[in-house]
Parts: sequence; C-alpha cells; structure tokens
Amino acid sequence: MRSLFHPALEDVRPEAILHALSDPTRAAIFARISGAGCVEACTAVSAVGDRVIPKSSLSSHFKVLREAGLIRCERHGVEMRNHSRCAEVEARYPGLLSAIMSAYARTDASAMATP
Amino acid sequence: MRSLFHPALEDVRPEAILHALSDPTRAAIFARISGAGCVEACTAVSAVGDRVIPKSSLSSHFKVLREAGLIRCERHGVEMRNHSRCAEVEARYPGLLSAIMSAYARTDASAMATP
DNA sequence: TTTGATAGTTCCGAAGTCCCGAACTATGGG
DNA sequence: CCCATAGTTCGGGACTTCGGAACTATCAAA
Repeated sequence: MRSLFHPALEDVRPEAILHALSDPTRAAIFARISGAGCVEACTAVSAVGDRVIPKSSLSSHFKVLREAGLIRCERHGVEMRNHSRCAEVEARYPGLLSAIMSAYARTDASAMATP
Repeated sequence: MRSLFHPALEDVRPEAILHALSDPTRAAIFARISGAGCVEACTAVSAVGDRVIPKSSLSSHFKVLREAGLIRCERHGVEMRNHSRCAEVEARYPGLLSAIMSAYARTDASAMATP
C-alpha cells in the first residue's frame, strides 16, 4: 500500500480546513479524534449520532480530513491510527480550530436542549 | 420585489458559515464588506484579485452569504447595501469569524511574499 | 408617461462534486 | 495458504456550482 499523503503545515490552506469541517459528519469525526488524542480505526467511528456511515463514505471523509491537514493517519498492522494535527494547525492559524469546534459544541448543546 | 430572507441569529448554523467562507471568493467578498462596514452594491465587488466575477455568480455568492447569516442586504433605490452581521455572529460564536478571517489574511500575506 | 440606464435575479445546460454499494487490496493470524 | 478484518477504489445516480442570456426592478430625464 502506498504511503498516505499529508500536506506540510505551510501547505495547509484555510479553505480546505473550512471545507472539511463544513460537513457536520466530518466535524464530528474530527472532534472525536481530537478528543481521544488518537482513534484506533476508521470503524471505531462507524456511526455519528444515530446515523450509520458506510465504509466507503467514512474512508473518503478521513481522506478529506487528512488532505486538509487536520489529521495524520498511520497504518498499524491491519488498522489505522488517526491523530489530530490540532496543535500544528493551532500554531499556524491561532484560534481557528477551537473557535470552530466550540461553535459546533454550542449548537449541538442547544439542539439537545430542545428535544 | 419580495423582501430578502435573513435567518434569525439563533438559526445561524456553523456548517453554513463554514461552507459560505470555504470559498475564497466569498471569503474575499465578506472581508471587503466587513472592512468597509457597508458596501454599496454587488457591482462594487465585481472583481476579486484579477478575476472578474460574472453578475450571476456574484448574485449567488451574496445569496449564500446572506442565507448563512453573515450579511444583511437591503435595497436602497436601484442598488443594494450589504452590511456585515459580524457583531451578531461574534455574540453567538465568539472568535469564529475573526479566526477565519485572520487565517485567510495570513495565507494571502504569504502568497504575496512568494511571487 | 414613455424611454433608457443601471443593478440584481432567474433560468438552464454543462461541468464538477458527493454519496454509497459492490468489488478490490492489504495485513496478520491460524 | 486461506480466512477474517480494515480500508480503498470504482462507478453511477443525485446534487451543487458556474456563467451566459434573458428577465425584473427602480430611478431619472425627456
């Protein structure tokens, strides 16, 4: 298997980050990876909320996150380890990721408050 | 002409904001509106960088920004006044817009630094 | 009031993107 | 070697985006 492409930090573009996180599913995946520090497999994130996500869609979501520079993926045996690149991105675009993730957290919370 | 739809602040969603600003053209339009406080016409923003933007595309860019809750548009005679809703959005999603806009400012600056 | 000019919107077809099932590839265990 | 598991690629249908041409709205001048 060819090794996965990861953009260098200086090639990480804001439009790619915004595009990647403008999909709530991907934002939820990224939140989970960032929260856990490291998620041990794509299939560890096989559902978001109640919605089951097909393998092929999951794979392309991870690819979008990776190519946007948001995560780093390494194969470990048969599975993938996905690390957030939060700290790096924070160095380049201060406050960006935390503002985005807390914006989502805020609406998720208000969605729960109105059942 | 029917009056234009603007979402209430509590209906403004992060994914819509990120999607609207994930297009560099729209982000540039929004930056100009925010900077000026008020841009007096769509045609006042008829080009971004060297690229001329067709009227129909401009119109739909403004529509996306408006429906995302980022700008407020009012007809004044034959033209439109476009105001940024920055302050409102800042109240709901603190730090979001400033982080996004300074992320773009940072890459625009480095793009100019490497000709 | 009619005519004209200017500012935006709508329509629609071509091009592009996204979604997901099915088939495929890669890795490790027995 | 074969199987199971984890993930990727392919392909077609649905959806989105772009931009030219035609349309509508508003105001001003004759």
